[in-house]
Amino acid sequence: MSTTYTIGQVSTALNIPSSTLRYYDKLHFLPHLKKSASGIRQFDQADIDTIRIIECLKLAGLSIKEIQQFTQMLAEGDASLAKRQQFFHQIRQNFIQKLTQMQQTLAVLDFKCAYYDQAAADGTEALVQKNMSLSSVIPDQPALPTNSPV
Amino acid sequence: MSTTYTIGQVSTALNIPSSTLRYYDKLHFLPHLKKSASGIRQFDQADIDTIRIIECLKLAGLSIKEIQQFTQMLAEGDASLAKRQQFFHQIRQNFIQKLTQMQQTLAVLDFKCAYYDQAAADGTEALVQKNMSLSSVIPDQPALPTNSPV
DNA sequence: CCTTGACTTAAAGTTAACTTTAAGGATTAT
DNA sequence: ATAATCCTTAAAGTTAACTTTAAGTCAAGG
Repeated sequence: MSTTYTIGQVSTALNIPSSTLRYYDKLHFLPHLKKSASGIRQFDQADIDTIRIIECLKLAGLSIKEIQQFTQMLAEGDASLAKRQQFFHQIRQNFIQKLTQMQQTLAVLDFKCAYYDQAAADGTEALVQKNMSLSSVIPDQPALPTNSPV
Repeated sequence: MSTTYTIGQVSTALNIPSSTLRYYDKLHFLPHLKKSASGIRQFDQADIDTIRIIECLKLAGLSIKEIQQFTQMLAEGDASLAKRQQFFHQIRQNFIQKLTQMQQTLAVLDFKCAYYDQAAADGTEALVQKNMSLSSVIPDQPALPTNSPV
């Protein structure tokens, strides 16, 4: 019989509202979660670990439905090991793509910081507009039609 | 008189729905956007550049309201240069924090991939549960009360 | 004994960021 | 010239992920 915790304790410890934990339970995010005779949820360490992985999956950009796919696999036990392996490799691939895109975004922010550092020093945007080009940082936009349409 | 583009051309070129471009206009994201006598929007290169920066700010996690703050500064011209400088430095700081957190998340995903690679090879999760610990990758959880509350 | 506070449920409400609809005017293709 | 395709507006609808509300149970403290 391992130690268990009430929803309030878990809420405080992980800094997640109780309402959210109940919502997760309703979505079957915690397939092993037990309840007392009077209906009180009893979280054990495995449940808490699952919640922490769910937080991680959310940070990785997964939707509720995608997380449900995962927790359903959890409920299937060892039979779903290969599926879970594939699942995480896929998530990781997508996540690395997202990280790469964010590096690009950081480059733009770096550029804009340098741009406004110079503009503020100049007291005007006019000079810097001539001399600093965003296209040095991001790929040029897809071609627009060259005719004036209006 | 520089070349201008219709909303449809911009929509196609930047792969943003026309409805979204109109929505942005309604929110005053494009302070310099002109309209023809008959009310047709005429996007010029500066407007397009602004849209691309807005896309970047969205990727950086800014809300519509925060983007509105920025476009309002744009409308103020050189008078807002110092504000815009601060704005971008702040955005950049927050963004770097987010990137750092994502590196952490990647570490968890790496762990989970290795975990399930081994589990799938073993054919069971039992072994790997004993031998691989997530806490090697993420800081231990904040302490939970040690008494069993139920 | 009765109040306080944590817990329960189902269901309605919230927020952000679009997206669609309805009703109609202007431009382009055949 | 006339149908198709763009454009306009204001307003209502959508979706995700919670969050709040209403109504009620239950155990412990003064």
